[in-house]
Amino acid sequence: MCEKIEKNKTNSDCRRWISIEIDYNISKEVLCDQIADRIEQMILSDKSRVGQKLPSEQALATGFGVSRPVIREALAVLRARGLVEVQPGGGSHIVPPEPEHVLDAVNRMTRMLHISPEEVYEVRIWLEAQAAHLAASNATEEKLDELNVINRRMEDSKSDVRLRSQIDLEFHQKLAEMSGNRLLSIFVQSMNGILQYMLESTLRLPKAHEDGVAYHDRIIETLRTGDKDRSEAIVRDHLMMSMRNFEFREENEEELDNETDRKAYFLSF
Amino acid sequence: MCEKIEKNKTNSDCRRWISIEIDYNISKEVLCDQIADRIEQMILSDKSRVGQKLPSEQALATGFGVSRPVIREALAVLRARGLVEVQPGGGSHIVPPEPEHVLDAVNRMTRMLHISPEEVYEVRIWLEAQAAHLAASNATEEKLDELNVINRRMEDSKSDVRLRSQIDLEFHQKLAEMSGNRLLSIFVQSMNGILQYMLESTLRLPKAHEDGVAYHDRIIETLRTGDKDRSEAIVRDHLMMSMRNFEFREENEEELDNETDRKAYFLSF
DNA sequence: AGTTGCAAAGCTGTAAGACAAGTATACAAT
DNA sequence: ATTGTATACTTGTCTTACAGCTTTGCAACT
Repeated sequence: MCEKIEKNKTNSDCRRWISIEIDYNISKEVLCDQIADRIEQMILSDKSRVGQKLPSEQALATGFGVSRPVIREALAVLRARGLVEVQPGGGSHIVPPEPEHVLDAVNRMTRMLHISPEEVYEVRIWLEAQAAHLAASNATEEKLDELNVINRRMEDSKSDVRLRSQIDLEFHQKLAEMSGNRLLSIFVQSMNGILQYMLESTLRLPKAHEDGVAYHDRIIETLRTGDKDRSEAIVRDHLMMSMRNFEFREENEEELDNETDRKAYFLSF
Repeated sequence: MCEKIEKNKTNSDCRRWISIEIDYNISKEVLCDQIADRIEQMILSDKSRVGQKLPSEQALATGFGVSRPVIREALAVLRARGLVEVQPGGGSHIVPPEPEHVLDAVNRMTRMLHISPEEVYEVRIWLEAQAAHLAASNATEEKLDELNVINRRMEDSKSDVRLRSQIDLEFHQKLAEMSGNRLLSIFVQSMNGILQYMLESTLRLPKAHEDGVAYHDRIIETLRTGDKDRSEAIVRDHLMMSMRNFEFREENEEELDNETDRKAYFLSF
């Protein structure tokens, strides 16, 4: 049984009469992951631009010296990472980065760890408060007008609940972008997306809507003064109040995936 | 040329004499993505637990009514999403969520968008300030002792620069965990990971080390008092000073990927 | 000349078969 | 009860094949 040695570990006790340290790290990963990593490095190292076309699967296969299925798996990985897009018959192209992929990764994490909406809201509040703090510095009249336009649209959309909350998100997203920090903006977008998913069926109270519009106006007003701390504080207040308007339910996704289960009944795991 | 219609878009101008809205969304995705999504839903819907084994590729293929390569691509996608792990000859298993996958997604985003270390640092500062604010509330003596132990280890590691900054990260990570917010903790971890990558070759000044240890002591002390605002403020100060100790270089990854390029010279894209 | 139409080539999506290497399991021998 | 082995199973990879889609190029036509 000494033949079977745990890879990436030193075989200390077994076969001590021959003390050869063998480096088993050669090609530890499967081929498709190695190739995916190589292509990713190439894409991320700024040597290849968005929109550029990759060689065909056959060309990649012969180039890397592997079979086409391996290349296809590598492309599937790269697609999952949001780096390339494959169109049937047309080839693979490098695509611009989509914040949605960060959202997806965080969303998976929150669902696997059973992170509560409160926890997500907590992070959101701080992120948007920071965004407001930064936005107070570089808020132009033009940007403030855009915020105002969004809020007026929200004011007018009393009837459609779905549209209303969508415009609400739009307002907060615009505010995040005004921070000038793209990473922060992506995080805010992710938090909002996850919360939207979590609180899908939990609707706001009607009164919360009017409060929201009023709060937004006060936010715009405060941003216009350029007072960072007050801008931060008022956004924090707004979101904390908004959070309280949700009645968080614990039994979240009980009956959501029934259809999926029925389709895949054969999966006995 | 009106035959070519952008999918998922309204073909308004072209062919206006026939105004038919066709839903091209029928089976828009390729099979492997559909299957990957179905399995992911099953994993995320809390019906299957970590460690559980998936059916063999052959069983999945016959179950879904597709060929084995399709299943393999679906598994490659799920592996890329960090949901399953495949061991040769052993089958596929559901794995616990790793924060590293969020880090990877954010890292890709920052590199594609050329987000600067300053921007990342800006977000980090706020996130850790929030963590300190929250940690001040639920800081137990035990946790504070753990922080102290880490800081003493950092104090003793003056010689090894790499070890020192690693312990530094450990301190901040522990602090983030003390916030009680797992999502926040993951974000802090991601920010630190990305910065570690970005500032890999940029070493701190020697004086920064002593300042760091002293600051950490003050952080522990302030947390012990339970004063949220002061804890938040001091962490913010600490990190802002820490940020200034880095001399951000713009020509980041110029000569890093030369080897990769040479290996893949045949890629003419 | 410019445009239209068509055919061929190229590419991706999917299927099926095959084999090597590794793992798990059952069974036999000690 | 433990150990060793043989068998079945599973994954990694390769090969071949074909259907459907896209691009390209050429030819015919206005």
